[in-house]
Amino acid sequence: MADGLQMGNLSLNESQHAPQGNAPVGRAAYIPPHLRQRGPGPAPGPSATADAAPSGPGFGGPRDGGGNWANANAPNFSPRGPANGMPSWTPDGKLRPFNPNAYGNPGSSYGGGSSGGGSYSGGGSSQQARGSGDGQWRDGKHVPGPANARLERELFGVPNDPSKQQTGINFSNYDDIPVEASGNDVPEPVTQFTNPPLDDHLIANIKLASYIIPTPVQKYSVPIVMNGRDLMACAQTGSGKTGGFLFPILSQAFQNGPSAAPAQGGGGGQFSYGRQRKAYPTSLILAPTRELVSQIFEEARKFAYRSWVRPCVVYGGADIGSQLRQIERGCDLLVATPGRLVDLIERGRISLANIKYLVLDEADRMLDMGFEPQIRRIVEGEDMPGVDDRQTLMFSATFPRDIQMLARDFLKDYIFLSVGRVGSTSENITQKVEYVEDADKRSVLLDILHTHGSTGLTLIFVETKRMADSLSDFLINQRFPATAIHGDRTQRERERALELFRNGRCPILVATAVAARGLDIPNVTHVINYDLPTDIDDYVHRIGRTGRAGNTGIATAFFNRGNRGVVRDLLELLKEAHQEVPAFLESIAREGSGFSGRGRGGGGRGRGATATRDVRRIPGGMGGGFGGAGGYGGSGGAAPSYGSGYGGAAAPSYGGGGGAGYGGGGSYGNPSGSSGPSSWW
DNA sequence: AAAAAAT
Repeated sequence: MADGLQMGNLSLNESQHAPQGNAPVGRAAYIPPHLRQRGPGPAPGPSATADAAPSGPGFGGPRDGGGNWANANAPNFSPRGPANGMPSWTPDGKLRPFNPNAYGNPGSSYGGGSSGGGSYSGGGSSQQARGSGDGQWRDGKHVPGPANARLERELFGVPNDPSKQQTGINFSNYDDIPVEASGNDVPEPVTQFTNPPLDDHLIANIKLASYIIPTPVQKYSVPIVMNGRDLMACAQTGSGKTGGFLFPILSQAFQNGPSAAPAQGGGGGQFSYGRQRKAYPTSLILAPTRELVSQIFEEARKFAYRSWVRPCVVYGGADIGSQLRQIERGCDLLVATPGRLVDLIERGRISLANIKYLVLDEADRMLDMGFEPQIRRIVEGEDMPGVDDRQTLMFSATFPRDIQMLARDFLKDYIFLSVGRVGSTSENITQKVEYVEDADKRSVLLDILHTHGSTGLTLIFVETKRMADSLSDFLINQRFPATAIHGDRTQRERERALELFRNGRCPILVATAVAARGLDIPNVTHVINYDLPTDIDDYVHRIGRTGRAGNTGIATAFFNRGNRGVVRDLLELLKEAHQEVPAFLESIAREGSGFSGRGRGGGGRGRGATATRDVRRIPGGMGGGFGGAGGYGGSGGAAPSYGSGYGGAAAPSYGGGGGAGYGGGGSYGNPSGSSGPSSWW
């Protein structure tokens, strides 16, 4: 049994010296978790300097030299930074109204924890409130920090506050989601958040977050991780996978305490307080985008509330200085985008030598975005413990070839979990598909907008930035209160557009894919896919902007022959969700055309459509090699344009090698592949 | 085609 990888009962090294002596006055010193309960003596913590955090709006202002933690975790996404007193654009794409207590100001969770009514005064009591973990590990026991009503409200919201409610997850919909686990000795799924196996403190935090029942991913992942196993999970965003890895990891961390001093960290091998200021996180979570790492971090803050575990987040585009200071003050669980993490490693500020848990979230997206070199460097090229000395969890919506290779390299004897799609089964959303030629789209849209009236917000998705502009201009000319959001608009414009949309002054928002994911806007009653996406998963994400948190919504799609690439997936989805299926869809699907758009094979399921197989079971292959680039179907332009192995069920096994593996079951209808779907869009 | 990612 691979069991030795939990945060083992590593005995604390009581002889560790407290950092105080070496800490330069007024500078942050890294304080290892097991020493954090100590009084800071000369106050190495932020309390030494943090201070004078202004009581008014000030987080966007110039940084004072001290330990004011303003902004540490709430980086400005606007290049210029929000003006004081203005709402700000948060990393996860939300518009956060200005709230003087939200960020680094005193008393907030990020606050250096000293002045201004914060309950953490400097001096003797060494409490430092950051992240959310302000508990301690003392004498081999977890000593949770004091309750903090304000922080609780910030993290969990006020009870019955709809804006914080269950983040749009309708739990009743989870019951139908199929989960399939395979591998050696799959542990029995749990059915509840109970002790055992989960830690009481974690359960308390889960309760605070109003999570009642584990989602299907969590039911499986909790025992899998807690049994020390590696995991490869195919699950979509929104399936509860963040909890799926955070719960077991934090639970074990709470029970087992921090690791001993870093095994062989750089430099002296031990903490070099004050001088080296290097952090040795025990858990590392990698995710592709800022918005994702921020979301994960926010979840981590919730579940680490009052615990000894300090969550941190780092990503590009934000001030690195504040991230450095944040890390210095304790970093047990690090959520990061790959590029920034590599940067910090290069700067010698983070060591991975102590990693016990490695999570790769949205692995397929990370590869799509070209992160493979950084990821490999982080996992294989630095001081990260080897595959046998850590526990590794990979999450990916799909399981194409390159992900299989990562799994082979990063995981050991893993359990493969395949989780059905959430959302497609949501009956809160009524999905309509209308046949509309491109030339008719505008007038049909006007019809809809006229009849649909002014109730709620309407989100219109288009495929290009230009279209977003022209369509919103058109609507405005037609006297509709519309605005647009896309990647060519400045952050400020995007922020503005979103604000106008949210507050209902512009209840019509024309958007590109920028708004498809990660945006949580209440009261969207209608999503119109003016242009259908080519990827059915994008469709699912888009319509998921409505019908959230138990509300109902309508999703209308304009379909014409230009969209036949998604017709099969769309058809399948509609049926799956028990929606009305218009006849033209069936017939266009039957028209077939040798090229189905996704090269899915007979019984196979396409990319995002649930069952991605545990390829280890698929026999065959010429053993060994991956076939290299040439083995990729060898089909000229075709393969690259697909990214990777959409083979669905035909997913080539590791050894599949050559071209046969790749399109094997795919219905390219064009085995030569030379022409491929190059004119796909 | 759009989006995102270290500087």
